[in-house]
Amino acid sequence: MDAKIKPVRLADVAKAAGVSHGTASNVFSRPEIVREEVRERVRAAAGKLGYGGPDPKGRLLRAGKVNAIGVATAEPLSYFFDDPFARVVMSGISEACDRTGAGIALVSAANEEQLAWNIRSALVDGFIVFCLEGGSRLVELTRERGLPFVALDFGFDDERIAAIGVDDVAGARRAARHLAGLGHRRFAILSLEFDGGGHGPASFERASATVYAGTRDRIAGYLGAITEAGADPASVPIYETQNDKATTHAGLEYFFAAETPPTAILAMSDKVALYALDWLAARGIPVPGDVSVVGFDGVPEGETSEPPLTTIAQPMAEMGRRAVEMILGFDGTIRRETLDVELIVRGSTSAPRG
Amino acid sequence: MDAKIKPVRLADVAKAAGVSHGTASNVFSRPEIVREEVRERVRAAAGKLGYGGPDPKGRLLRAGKVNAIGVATAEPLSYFFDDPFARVVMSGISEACDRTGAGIALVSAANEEQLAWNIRSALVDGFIVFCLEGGSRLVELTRERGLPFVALDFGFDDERIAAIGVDDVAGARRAARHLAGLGHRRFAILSLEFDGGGHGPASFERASATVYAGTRDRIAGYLGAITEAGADPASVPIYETQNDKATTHAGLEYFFAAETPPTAILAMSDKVALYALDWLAARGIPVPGDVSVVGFDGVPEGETSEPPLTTIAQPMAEMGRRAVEMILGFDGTIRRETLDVELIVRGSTSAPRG
DNA sequence: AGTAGAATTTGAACCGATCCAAACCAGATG
DNA sequence: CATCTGGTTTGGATCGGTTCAAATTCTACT
Repeated sequence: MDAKIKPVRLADVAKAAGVSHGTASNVFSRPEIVREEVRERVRAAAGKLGYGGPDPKGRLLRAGKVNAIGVATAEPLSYFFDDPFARVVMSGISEACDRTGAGIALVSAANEEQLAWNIRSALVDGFIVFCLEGGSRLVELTRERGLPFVALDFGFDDERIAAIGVDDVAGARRAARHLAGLGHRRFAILSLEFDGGGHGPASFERASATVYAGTRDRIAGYLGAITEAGADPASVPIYETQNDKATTHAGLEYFFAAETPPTAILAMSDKVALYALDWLAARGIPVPGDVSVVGFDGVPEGETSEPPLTTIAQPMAEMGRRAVEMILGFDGTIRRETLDVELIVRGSTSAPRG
Repeated sequence: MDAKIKPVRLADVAKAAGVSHGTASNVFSRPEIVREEVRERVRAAAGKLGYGGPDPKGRLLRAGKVNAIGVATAEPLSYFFDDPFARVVMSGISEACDRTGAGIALVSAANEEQLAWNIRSALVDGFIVFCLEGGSRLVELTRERGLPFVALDFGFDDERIAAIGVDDVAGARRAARHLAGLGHRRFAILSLEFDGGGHGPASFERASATVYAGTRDRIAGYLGAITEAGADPASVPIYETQNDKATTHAGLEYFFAAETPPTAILAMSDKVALYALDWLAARGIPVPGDVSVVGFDGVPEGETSEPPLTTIAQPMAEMGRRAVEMILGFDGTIRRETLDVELIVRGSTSAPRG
């Protein structure tokens, strides 16, 4: 009963049963074409040798298809289970995979080198890439692999990259218009990263020169609507966060240290918006009484926050579903799908005081 | 630029570069042993042909190791992202995988047949099996595969199956003792499934004859402590739920239709406990004023529920981590690890009124 | 120049299956 | 008895790489 090496191959079973490996193979993959007597003999031999069926490693090479799609990110693997946005998208991906019988392979790594190796050696038929922030390297690696792949969220303008996302400009504009419509004129923007790694207050010029397309477009949308409303876009404070608690709180410290703090906060993700809500609550600043907050994404946590978060909802699950369909039904043409966002008004926004 | 067939193999590159495939292979896997001039030549040829590096499908066969661990469940794939218990365990698994550079392959399927196929053809080095309810078939399939595997949660008594779980008897006992210690004497149990597919009120005898080891042990623990406290275990109403909202609510309807409804509810999962909290709130029954509720698992949602949930916390992330270590460090011996649970007292329990 | 020793390169074997054309075999038909 | 037919079985080719012993080419030194 000790741990032995036990390389039982199909060929061993065939020999033991006294048939050719071709026949042995058929017993497992197309049993109906093998004469019953022989079939049983082979099965018996397999049983005796402890053969657990054809090793997929072998089949794979011949079949070509792995029947699994890879989902890649530059974040740690736990991102898929911890991040609310990722989770909802993954739900959509799961659903589509379940429907088609495909498996999901999660690909990530602690460091850049490992990531490269993992992407290169992942056994998948295609990739869905979460290229939220700083995904350029990731997209590069994935494309090198030569398999069909789709980027979620338009991190890039590159038309040669298939992608599924939303119209960030329109979404952001809708958020800002909602606030402007309520009467707000003093805005502040909690931005996502401009180009990777940075954080801190940003000038109007710096913000306008953002590299990441998603961030850039949202800023453009916000400022566009603000201009429409007659406010001066150049006077809107912008703070670059890293989509985490620390930098979000730092951003709020920055905003509220000003003489005339904002009455309306435009957060580029619900995560940031929720951290903002925490900070405001801790400071005793009433929301939406003194300050209105609107997020971006539409994660479930926004429904139950205190107050519930007004936000621009992306069809996250739908994005996941479409991505899978795009990979599985890849026909050689790269497409970029833009889905609609929706303004969901909840309790975190109202007319400004006075 | 149209979609062409493009099977560029290493051999093609080798030929184009005028070297043997052995050398071509080395250029990619051990570049340092190839003379620079040759290396560049091969790389150039690869570039020209659009070769994206060695196909892992080929390497795999020789290498043997896939460098990924499979996580299997009989639920739909979205279970991994939606279920709070699963998510925390997956976080632990992710962490351990990140540390060792392994990938994660999620395996599941809509129907039994697909599941069997998927388990049999998953490209993994080992399996972690979520065999919560009705996992016997799943465990059977997995074992047939002949790879190392670990069951999470002792769904079975079978000593030949490696498993990681908690002492359900002790955990349940601790929950019931906590309530008894507060003075409760009228208990009710919201149970998980007894043997698969069933739900509804259950007699003492039926409940004691539960097939699923986890459920059985928790019932034993609850009733043991209840007996200790001097209450009659045979008079404790037990309702078998399917760990979902509908059956949980049905169970509560059942309990509260009785002349003397319980003052203490023992829920076998936090999920059920949280559904119970919802139901009680909707009925205007104060918790913990009129009724105390204690859950089992320790999911994050229990911290923020209204009221926060008293529960028996399992070290979920730790279970995930250990499972990965067990697979990766498999030495041929099967082990069953029992981890400690912890009673976390929060706001959903207090002394009974009067 | 001659040669041992190091550095490279080659080519065949192998990994574990599936696939398929050809061979085989038994019974039916002419 | 030869031929045809349909169901089975066989064995070689193939999938796309890695590996390693042997062959070849370089280097350095006497």
